[in-house]
Amino acid sequence: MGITERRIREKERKRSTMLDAAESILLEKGLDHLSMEDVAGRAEVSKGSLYQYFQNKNDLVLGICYRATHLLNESFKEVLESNRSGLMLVRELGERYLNYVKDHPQYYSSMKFLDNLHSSGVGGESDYLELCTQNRQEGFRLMVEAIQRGIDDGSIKNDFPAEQLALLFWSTSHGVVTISYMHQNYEHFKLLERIGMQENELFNAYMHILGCGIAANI
Amino acid sequence: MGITERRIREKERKRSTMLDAAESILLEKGLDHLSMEDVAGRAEVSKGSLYQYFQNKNDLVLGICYRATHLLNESFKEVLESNRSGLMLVRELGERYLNYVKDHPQYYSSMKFLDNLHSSGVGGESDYLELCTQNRQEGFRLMVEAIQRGIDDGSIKNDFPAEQLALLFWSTSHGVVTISYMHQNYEHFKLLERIGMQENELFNAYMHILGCGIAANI
DNA sequence: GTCATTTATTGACTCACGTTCATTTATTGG
DNA sequence: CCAATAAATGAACGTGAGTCAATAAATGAC
Repeated sequence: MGITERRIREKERKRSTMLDAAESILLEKGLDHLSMEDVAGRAEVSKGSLYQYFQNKNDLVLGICYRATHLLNESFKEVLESNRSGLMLVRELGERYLNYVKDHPQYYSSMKFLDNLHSSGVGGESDYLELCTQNRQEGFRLMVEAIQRGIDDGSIKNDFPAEQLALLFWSTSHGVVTISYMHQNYEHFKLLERIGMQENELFNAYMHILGCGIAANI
Repeated sequence: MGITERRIREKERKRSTMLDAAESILLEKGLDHLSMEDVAGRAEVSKGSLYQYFQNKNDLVLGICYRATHLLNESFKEVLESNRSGLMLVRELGERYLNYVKDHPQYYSSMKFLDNLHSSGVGGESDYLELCTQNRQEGFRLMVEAIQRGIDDGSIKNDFPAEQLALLFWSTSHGVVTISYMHQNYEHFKLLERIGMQENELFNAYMHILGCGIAANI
């Protein structure tokens, strides 16, 4: 049935338009000032129509988050296509993460939203929630793979299982990236300036320290 | 004027009662379900009264955050009273931070709120905002002091200035603590279980890696 | 082409919640 | 006891999420 297929395609296109609108507002105004009425206006549909494509506001934001996590994973996969040492891959992953947040702050804030969702119970139904969670797991899996390769090729020491090192790398890089994000996006965040540190210095220092901790040699 | 003083004292006590109410609701229901009406009810005052003591909802939450940051700093100061090696102090600071988040999740979420505030412009006026920021700077200063002591006593290597190491420690421990917080408070967060890791293992691994990176010897 | 049926769109409406303010109540100093 | 001042109240307002009955468009049978 060609008509049904076309309808599905058009529906998907419209959903995408709505997500585009939401994304641009998220970029401009931030999550706090993202209103459904605003999104509807920019997508040139009525507010009621939004609710035919997204179950609620959370669902809409998680729709952005789905794009966000997918894009980050694609970037990570590119890294893993290289056959440099595992340790270098890990460094490259960190660098990608940092640049990603710099280039797509709206995606990063949608990911922060996902993180904060898991609290307050379910936080409303959303089909995207499961998909986002899956993407995040996939991202973590990619980190594990990089580290496992490092352990196998001898560039990373094997004091800890790859999963545990990955979790450490995940969480610590998350912290560093958060600082970087604040520095970029928050007017009043002056910590880096106050201690006279550049952003890339922070990252390099992080990688240096981390390197000392996990590298097999030196 | 004794009466004026008594009034100020009573006002402060009432403000404290309101903060207690807000805190308990924050603990029970989380930020998303903290409503002014709820707080007023639990503090046994009218909604309007709240606004005589707090400029708005943000201000109220930042009132909690002020308590939160103050308490954390007090805990940090205790650590610095010891005269163990700087490296040990740093480890102790991390441990305190971790336990703090475990013992006072409502305080931690108020601090997350503070972090997210700096975005969206001002986010409404609040007298507490400046105080919270000061407290955070004080907390950072305490970290710097611990590390500086470590550099001075030779337990921490001097590749980087103390401030930069402090920022690294601050941000990475923030990341690790966030994971721990999620593990504790988010029903659906199963990452630690999935890789078969205990919370204290995560912390110990973090400290081990970090130690390798910053310790002067080994 | 016509028309019944299914599908999509709309915006007025409800509801919850933060915030305000005119009114009421309590406190103080004379 | 009485102004005058301070504090407390809850009805009322504004905003924004979510709903739904009414309307419009698309489809396929004839």
